[in-house]
Amino acid sequence: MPELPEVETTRRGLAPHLVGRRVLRARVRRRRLRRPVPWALERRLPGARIEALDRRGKYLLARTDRGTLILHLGMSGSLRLVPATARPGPHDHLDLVLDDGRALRLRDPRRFGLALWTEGDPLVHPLLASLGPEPLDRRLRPGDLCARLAGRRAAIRNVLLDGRVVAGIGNIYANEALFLAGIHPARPAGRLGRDGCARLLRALRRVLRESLRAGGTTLRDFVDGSGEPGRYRLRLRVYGRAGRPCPRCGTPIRRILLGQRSAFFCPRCQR
DNA sequence: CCCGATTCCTGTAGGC
DNA sequence: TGCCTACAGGAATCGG
Repeated sequence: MPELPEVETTRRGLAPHLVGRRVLRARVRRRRLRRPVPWALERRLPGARIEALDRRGKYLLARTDRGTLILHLGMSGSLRLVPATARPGPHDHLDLVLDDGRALRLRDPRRFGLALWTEGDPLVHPLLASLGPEPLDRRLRPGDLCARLAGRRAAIRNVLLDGRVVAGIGNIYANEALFLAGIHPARPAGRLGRDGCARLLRALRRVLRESLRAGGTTLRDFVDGSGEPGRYRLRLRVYGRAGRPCPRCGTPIRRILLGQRSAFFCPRCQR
């Protein structure tokens, strides 16, 4: 699933190839993604020069001299550079044909992804404006995380999935970080204590960095800009491992449902 | 504001 | 072998 490490892996792989390129044409094959792909995107992108590829949470921002293309990979999306003549598959919904004979291609079988266009500051776009801090930002202090969790009674695993609290965390890294921090996924978010917040922030940063180093996690669909899957799946400690031994103490990993979504944890190591 | 349930979508796994 | 169902999940939205 494209969470922060997968989106950042995509960004790092693509940026050197995209920045400085001009878009010759935008081809939308399927308009109905999570939201309709706006017509302005096809009208305004041709002729635009890509100046930067940024990331905010799980969003990619292709900044051009005319406006910004906002992309989100949903749960099955991937972005690749392909020869402009390469035949598209059934789930290749969007191509940006570039001036170097290649095309940036968005593939998204489940169509939870997004391609939007804005000519203002993308960071104030309604989808991005309320995003919480970047977990890898050094300016984020344990006390800041604590303050954001204060008073919240929902399960910490659920609260970590809320991008307004911290940006970019999905189910895989929420579970992995809680394991490393020794925190039970159902613990009320506001009851972690200062020490718990600090351990959680440290654990989040550790799993995100580990995954980044491995090129992200591929469960099924994710590939980076050159088509390579991520290698972090092999290193997952609890996610998707119900019944298998805890890597620390050997107790079988448990799976529970927390708000209709699986949570994985070690009943002995996580309290 | 906070929280939980629901919704979108399709490929895959598992049961029979 | 083939059909059917359950499940996976990001995040907006809605109702309480």
